[in-house]
Amino acid sequence: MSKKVRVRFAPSPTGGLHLGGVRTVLYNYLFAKKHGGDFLVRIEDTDQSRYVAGAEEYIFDTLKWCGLEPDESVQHGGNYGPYRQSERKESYRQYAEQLVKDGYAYYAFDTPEDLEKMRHDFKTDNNPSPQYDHTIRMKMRNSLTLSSDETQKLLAAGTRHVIRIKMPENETVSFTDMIRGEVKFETSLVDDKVLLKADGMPTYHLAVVVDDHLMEISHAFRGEEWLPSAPVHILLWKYLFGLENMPQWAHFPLILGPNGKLSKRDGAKYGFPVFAMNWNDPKTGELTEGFKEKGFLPEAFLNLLALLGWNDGGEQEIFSMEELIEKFSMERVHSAGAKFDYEKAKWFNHEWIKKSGVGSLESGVKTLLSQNGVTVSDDVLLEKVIELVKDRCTLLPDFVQHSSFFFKVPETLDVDAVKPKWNEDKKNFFVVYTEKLQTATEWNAIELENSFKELATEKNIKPGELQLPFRIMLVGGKFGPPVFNIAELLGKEETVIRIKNALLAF
RNA sequence: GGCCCGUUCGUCUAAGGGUUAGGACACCACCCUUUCACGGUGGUGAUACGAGUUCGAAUCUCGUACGGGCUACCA
Repeated sequence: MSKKVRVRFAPSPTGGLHLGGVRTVLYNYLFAKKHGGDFLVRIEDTDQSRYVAGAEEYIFDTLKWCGLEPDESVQHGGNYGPYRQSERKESYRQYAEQLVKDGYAYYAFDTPEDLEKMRHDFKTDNNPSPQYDHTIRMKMRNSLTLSSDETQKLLAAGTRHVIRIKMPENETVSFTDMIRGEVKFETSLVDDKVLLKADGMPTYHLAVVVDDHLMEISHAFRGEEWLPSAPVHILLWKYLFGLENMPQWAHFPLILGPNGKLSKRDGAKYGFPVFAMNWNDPKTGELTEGFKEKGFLPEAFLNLLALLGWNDGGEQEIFSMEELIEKFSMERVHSAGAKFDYEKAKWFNHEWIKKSGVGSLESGVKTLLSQNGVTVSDDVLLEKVIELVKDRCTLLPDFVQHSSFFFKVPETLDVDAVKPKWNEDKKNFFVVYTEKLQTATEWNAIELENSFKELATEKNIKPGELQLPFRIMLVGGKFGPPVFNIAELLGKEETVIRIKNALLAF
């Protein structure tokens, strides 16, 4: 048997991809790349009633933005297709039938109403949600309670039915989770999960086992919410393909919101994104904001996700993708859930913006500026501006505030910030300063500052009291990089014009 | 209710029997800067509780409490 590392991300295309989903992709990807293996994406679309237009496309767009490209998928091809479970429909039934034949599963003819009635009838205070398990399966309509003749007749008549796994009554199923160690379950406490639905589609339980086998998956990673159904999957592996061929499992801790499992509602309520990219629900028309549109760099997004549940044991927090691949190990993934901290997420982004080269920021900033009505005609200037202001930008849109005025005359001047302390002396200072500027031969921040301070001393005014007015003149408000740097990049002509115009307004 | 997983500063975490329990985010103070940041220095702040094992426990065991997940012909 091939020992090649092969891992998969198996999303259900029902909506936007949230934080936890992307982290699952990331850990899969890191593990695969670290071990020279394959990372594939398999679309789990066996529930046709939950089909959402565009969701599959969205998933791949998200992976592309993150730079987590699969080796095999619907879009990338591969030798283990189809990579969409709905297209593999025909392959599942035989396995379910085989299980029935071997006595590990059975046909069940109960209608949805029957099931509802069962849940109602058996509901007690001590058992608020009765399960279809060994204690009640003999009270239902299935091939265990029906004679074989009756069963055959029903099947021949095309009666709607499902196939359920017959959980053993007194077995302990255990497996070793790469993160949690040994996990045990008593089979008598697990219900008879449906394996094959009435429409002929497999449930997740059957599909995940069959496809992991067919696709030769070596390690199966998923979120902790799957842990309770693990015994079903272990048993299916045992019955169908042999425990010795089963992939190694790891269940990732959940990413929690302020109130437990993170939901997109939390994002709306607490003001931070939950999805990787904007998701526009075609059914409700509701738009859910994504990290991308909020102004996160993919490198930062991945970095913060990687650290949410994993660390390399040292004190490093900023990791490039290459470093993550090199240092990642499943053993160092935490077993406890992690509460998402948006403040820290922003810190990661800020660090990445500071760390990023001007070149990698340029097109994004340019787009953002143009979206805000600022046209950049001088790319060289833009590059200088980005270099100058990036340290004060936490999210990409911050660039708009900190750099628009380099390309566009401020629409309004914060006159109120100046007026209270404005006087004729100061006005006179700027009139003279303007004259000096016009004859200046050296145009750079240091020279500008020197002559500014010289003149201030001459006029007996504290330079500090003149800097804020100067800033308002050039920028319009109390923000932006050091004022003399601004003047330098603005150039002589523009600087002089802005001072003169402002003098009229003050 | 049952089952499963978990529990170190507010948050993310380090410390795999012996440390003044370390770092980061956030917060506070000071410095730098008379825009705001960046940066620098310092500070507040945690082993849920109770037993046990041990010379010695945040670390191992058990119990309790608390938190989370699952409990669909959804994934």
